[in-house]
Amino acid sequence: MSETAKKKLLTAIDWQEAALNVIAHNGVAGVAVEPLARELGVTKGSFYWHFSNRMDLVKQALDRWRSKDDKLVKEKILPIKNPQKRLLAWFKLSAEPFQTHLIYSTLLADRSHAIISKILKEVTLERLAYLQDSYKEMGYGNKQAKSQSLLAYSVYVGFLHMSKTLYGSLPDSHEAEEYAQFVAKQLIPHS
Amino acid sequence: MSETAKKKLLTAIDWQEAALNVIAHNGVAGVAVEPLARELGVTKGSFYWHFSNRMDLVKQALDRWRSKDDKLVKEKILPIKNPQKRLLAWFKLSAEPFQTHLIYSTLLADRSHAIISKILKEVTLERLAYLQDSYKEMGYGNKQAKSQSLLAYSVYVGFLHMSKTLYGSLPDSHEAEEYAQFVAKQLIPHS
DNA sequence: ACCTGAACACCGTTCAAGT
DNA sequence: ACCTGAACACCGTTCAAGT
Repeated sequence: MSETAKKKLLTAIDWQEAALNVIAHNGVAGVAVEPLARELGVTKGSFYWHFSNRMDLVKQALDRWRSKDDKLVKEKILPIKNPQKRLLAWFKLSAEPFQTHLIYSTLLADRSHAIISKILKEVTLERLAYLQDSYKEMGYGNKQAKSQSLLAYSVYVGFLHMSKTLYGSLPDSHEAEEYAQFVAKQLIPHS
Repeated sequence: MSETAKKKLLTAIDWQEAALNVIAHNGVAGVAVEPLARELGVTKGSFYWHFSNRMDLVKQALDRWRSKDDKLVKEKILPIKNPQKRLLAWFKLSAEPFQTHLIYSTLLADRSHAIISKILKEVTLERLAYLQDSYKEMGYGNKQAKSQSLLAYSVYVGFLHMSKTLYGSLPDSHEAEEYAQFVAKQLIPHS
């Protein structure tokens, strides 16, 4: 009994969109067949006419998200001729609070419970604090040290995420050393 | 019936360590009371003598992880006097394949199923490709364009992650604009 | 073509009872 | 002090039967 008609039968897309809303706000872990069925006004048995199982729905929903996201970039970013301007436009777009970023963002961290969010926040703040201190000691002002430490920590987070995402594991010690040297050149003056 | 004694009673720490192992390899979503109890050779009823519920175990396990991680930084990083060297040491440490980074890494993305990992990987590769193209068009060589695009994408991932972690939401359009300008100055030459 | 309703498995949680 | 065993709730999945 939601906003749309109450007699209409459901399509796979109706389930996908409902799932995307849940994912955007509560992550993939929040997608549950029985509650979704209740919300859509059907029994959970009918779910299995449209999908073979729960992860099948998640997959189709995320595929839908992906093609929408691709379309956005293809229309708004890639047509920009000048590469500097194109990159800048991408950073701007990526910072906008669109649903597509909300969804990606829930894939980027386990926030399945407030306890986890709390720990993530506390750990992040602690680490930012000592990074910021280091930049201050190098002569940066308060505000600049804060921006720099956020940037440095972003690189760290992105590095961990991409190691696992692209290679399935963290790099070995040798690669770690090379990586650290590269990053240092970009983010630590006179090093 | 695992490696240690089979007659010994369990402590909360035994459960926490078992949970940390699961988290390091399968994420928080993988922590399940009944399978853990089986692994430790007790019934799930006994779990509730040590913990009030499943999330209580997760919390205690992550608290334990946190204090171990703190100790590592306090002993190995903070004593370094020179701030440039201290930052470099931090980047090196953070790239090493220690359990502490494995755990943090599982908190940094939802990989509760291979389907999700696959999508994360594909999306990441696509996006890296067009970032890399932009840097190439600006005159970077193949290898350098790749490093730069990885760095830029890391910043993006870190930005999304930290917006949610620190503020609970993505920034509004005005802040997004300011952020993009700051990042551009760092990551896009002549912009 | 799409949905219901009943069934079963598995995990989270409770609790009285055991040692 | 720590554990067992039985019970119940809730969600995932199956399937015969309905419209």
